[in-house]
Amino acid sequence: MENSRCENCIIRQFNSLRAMSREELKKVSDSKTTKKLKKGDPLFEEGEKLNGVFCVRNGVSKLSKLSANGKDQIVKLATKGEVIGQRSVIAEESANLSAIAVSDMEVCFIPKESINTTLQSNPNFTLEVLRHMAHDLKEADDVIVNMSQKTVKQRVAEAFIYLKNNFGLDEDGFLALTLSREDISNVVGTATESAIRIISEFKKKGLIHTSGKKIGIKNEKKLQELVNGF
Amino acid sequence: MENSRCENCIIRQFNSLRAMSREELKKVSDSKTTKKLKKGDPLFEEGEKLNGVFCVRNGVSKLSKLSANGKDQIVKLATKGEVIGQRSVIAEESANLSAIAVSDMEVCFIPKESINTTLQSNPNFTLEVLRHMAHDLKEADDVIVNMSQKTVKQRVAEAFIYLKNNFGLDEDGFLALTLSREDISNVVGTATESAIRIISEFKKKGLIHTSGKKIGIKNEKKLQELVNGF
DNA sequence: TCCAGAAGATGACAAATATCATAGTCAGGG
DNA sequence: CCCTGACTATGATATTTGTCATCTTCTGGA
Repeated sequence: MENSRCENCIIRQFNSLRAMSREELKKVSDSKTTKKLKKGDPLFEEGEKLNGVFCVRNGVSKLSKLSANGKDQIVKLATKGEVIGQRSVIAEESANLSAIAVSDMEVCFIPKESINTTLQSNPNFTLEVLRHMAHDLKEADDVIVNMSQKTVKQRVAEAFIYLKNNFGLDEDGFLALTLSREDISNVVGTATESAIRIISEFKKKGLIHTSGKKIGIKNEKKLQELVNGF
Repeated sequence: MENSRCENCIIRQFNSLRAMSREELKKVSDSKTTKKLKKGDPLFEEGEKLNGVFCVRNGVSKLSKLSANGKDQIVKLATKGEVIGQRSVIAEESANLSAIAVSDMEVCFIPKESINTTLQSNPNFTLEVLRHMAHDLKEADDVIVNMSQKTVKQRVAEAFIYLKNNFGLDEDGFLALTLSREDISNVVGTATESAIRIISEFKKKGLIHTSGKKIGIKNEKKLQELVNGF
């Protein structure tokens, strides 16, 4: 399968692996394993020690953390081209988040040895990973501010816009990534009933429309105004 | 002033600068400038382009972001030994946070050139910075979960424990870092009045005691139980 | 030392959000 | 094809949190 060689993998263009040399890439390719996951399957669970990272070829995974009250908080949705588990491997800590597939996925598992040796010898690669993490950190800061300063309604509206911008639309114009109402509430950080109620309200106001679990944005402008506080 | 040479600075032991070589450190030392700030002085403001990073020798700075509704959200408190502004310099973006002194401070300003050249040539340094950022990212994830899943009361209680663990106590047993009620509410992500009310409640329940702005923890165990949800 | 403005405190009330209950709807396996 | 369990939806209600108003208490200069 020539297509399964990292050297030829297009996904690589989107993540830090592009800073690897030809030889480094060859090593990674030789040591990696490919894995298929079904919706709902875990890549790893919170607290688990990771022996490597996952490079997403297809599908989407939610990264979430269980809170004391038994609810999951989704911290990030990772999709094609993203590398999952970097943070834990780099910090040499067990995973602080669980990763679960929210759609069928295809991922490559890269053993940490390949990563670590490259980190120690290729400053370009390390710098590239660092830049990615700097970006993630900024996003995390933004999420903190949103969580504490925006209303649930604003956060739901923002989530829909985020889903559109990051995962796009399907052929019928619905958000391509379909999340359960519970997952939506876990992204937004609210009770499932509250999220459902707000979805109903948005429907009534003509901001969105739905078909089963699928959600379509009808009036993005108004949705965005809502996010900004009218 | 031999004491102002980075090579001899003890602070360095606590941050990524320890991974620099003797020569790199010399360059940093030659290009750095020392700055004294009074409580309330800004190191930089959100949106500003940073020409370097700040290494904290003394005092504490709050890193905060202004939200749409006009409230600041404090994302992090940085103290002795921490480096501020790394993220922006590395990502080559303008600052996403404002940094303001919450106590009198002494900081060293290190121009970004010294940082960038070392990042490109010394993998150990880059890796060290990366590890720090991985740690910050984990902390940010935890904050997100706390913000969305814990009550204001729990977050206030947690803030006091955090302040004790990270900044210690003064000679009288009060929290060594004294924040205004407004700053406390901005850390916790709530209205100032709500924070004040909860402080009053904690006082009545004998969990804490106060003297002016100073806060002393009386019953850490109960405070911790409260954080964990009884 | 005194005064003005800021910060702290508290009540009354409004708004946002969670919780509990219940019913309808959907999707997949026998 | 139908049944069952999970998901969605909505009402009623309780709880939490924010807002506005008012008062008090500090605190740092003139």
